[in-house]
Amino acid sequence: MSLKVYNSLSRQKEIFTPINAPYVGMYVCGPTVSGESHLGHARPFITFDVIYRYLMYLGYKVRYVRNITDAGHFEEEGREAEDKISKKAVLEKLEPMELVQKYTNLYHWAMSRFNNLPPSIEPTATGHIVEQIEMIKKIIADGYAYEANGSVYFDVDRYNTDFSKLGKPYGMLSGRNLEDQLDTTRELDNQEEKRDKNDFALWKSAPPEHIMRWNSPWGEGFPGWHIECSAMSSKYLGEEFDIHGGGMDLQFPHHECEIAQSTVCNHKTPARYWLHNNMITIQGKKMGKSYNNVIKLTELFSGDSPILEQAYSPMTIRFFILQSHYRGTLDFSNEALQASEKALKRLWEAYEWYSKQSINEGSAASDPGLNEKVQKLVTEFDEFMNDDFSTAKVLANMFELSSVINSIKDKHISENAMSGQTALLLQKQLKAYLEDVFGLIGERASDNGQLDGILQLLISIRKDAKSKKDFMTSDKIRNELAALGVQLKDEKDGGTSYNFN
RNA sequence: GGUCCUGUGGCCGAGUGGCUAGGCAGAGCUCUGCAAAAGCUUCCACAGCGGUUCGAAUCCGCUCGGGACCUCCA
Repeated sequence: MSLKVYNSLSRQKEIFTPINAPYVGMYVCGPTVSGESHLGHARPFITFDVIYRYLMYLGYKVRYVRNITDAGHFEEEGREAEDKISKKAVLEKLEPMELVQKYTNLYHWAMSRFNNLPPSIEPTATGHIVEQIEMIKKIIADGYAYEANGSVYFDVDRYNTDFSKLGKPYGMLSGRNLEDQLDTTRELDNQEEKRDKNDFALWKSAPPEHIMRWNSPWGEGFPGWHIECSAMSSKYLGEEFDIHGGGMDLQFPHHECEIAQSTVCNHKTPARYWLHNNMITIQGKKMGKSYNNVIKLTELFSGDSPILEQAYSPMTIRFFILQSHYRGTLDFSNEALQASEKALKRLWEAYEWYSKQSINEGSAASDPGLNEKVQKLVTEFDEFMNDDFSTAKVLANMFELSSVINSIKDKHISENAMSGQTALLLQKQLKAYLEDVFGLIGERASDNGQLDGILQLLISIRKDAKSKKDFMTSDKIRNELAALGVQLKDEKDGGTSYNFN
């Protein structure tokens, strides 16, 4: 069974066929590092990380390119005013690259806490000014852009007229007609320079106060937002590559503009499959700066926000996101995240216990019915993922499997119920999926021999007390450890295990 | 105004016309010195009204509600 992905371009699920198997090129729009990432940003990066991981699980050799937008308007809130006052003091001035560095570091930190694999290439817009200028020159030469007062604009109308004839009208990705666009009287910079309201900037002339600026054939300025992705994707993935991903809110105009720019330059639609993740909402509304309802990742991890009842770990958030399908909206609430936290814990404990069991490979199944059920549940992992990455369904199967595992642990089900082969398959696939594909990791305190020794000592003291029916002492140990966040559990086999909360 | 998406039980969420989603929460039972955890059982559902069909949460229409994009936006 082959992988099917929902292609925004065709609005349907299509069989995924790489241009150059086993190689796959994937480009995902990264962050603008002018501020802190919030929960909404986590979704695409986790979603496409899982897609990246799954493609590798399928055996593809993937080049994953995710950019960092570090050019454009760079101002930090609250710092702009000071800047104007202390223009002469270099160190007190707003230094854009300082902001870029700060938020890039923070972003990388968050990505690693989520256990997202680093992309193969993470190019920056400022590192590719030359490529962007070359591309703009080419678009002008072909007659699809014009200069006005040191800025360059893309001629959308001309593009649309010419390329509609080739079946590639402007708006083909987001499914809209130019005529239908809302006729706005919006306050945008230098709007009057444009020949048409739909035209977008390829290069912007920098006003004197704009600090980020580069030389260009059209004077000092900075690149428009859309051109960087076209320049960097074609540089690293070629004129035509396999997958282009990003948030749904980027579909228009960002991706539409990318298509137009690249099509003019390379005469090809840049990507074959366009994948878009949906938004994270909060009380039904999109989480976004303009709605004033964002929860920053640092707040989420620390619990330091009036919206949050507690802190949520990176893995809880990752799991929360995997429990829904990436193309649907996902509603944030404390209740929902708390549910995810508990669910993940239950699943992970079953997984960890089972992964330590030694299995007799040659043993036969004493309960063929159960054996078959387990096999089906495990085999379906691939089927569900092949159906446009249905992570939620895989997790549902895993919960059914963890019930089976827990029953084996509690000896309600014989350990020989399934065959050795099935048991090994289960072990293998749980690991492959939970760790390699879903990218989940155990969050318990790192292995610490001293700590473990101390806890084992307490456990043995408690055991002695229990055997003397000194429940005062045994309960004291258990309760006070619980207050410290260490939970003791008396297991069926007479031993005691511990867990960090 | 245009283009779309969406409405599933207390909450979050899968659902390809016929077969249990799953998780969390609630109730009961088992296990336990007591817990915790786990297991078993159980309660609660497809916005409303029509239509198509032997059969619809799933297709069509209407009504009502929610949301996204058209502007920087993951």
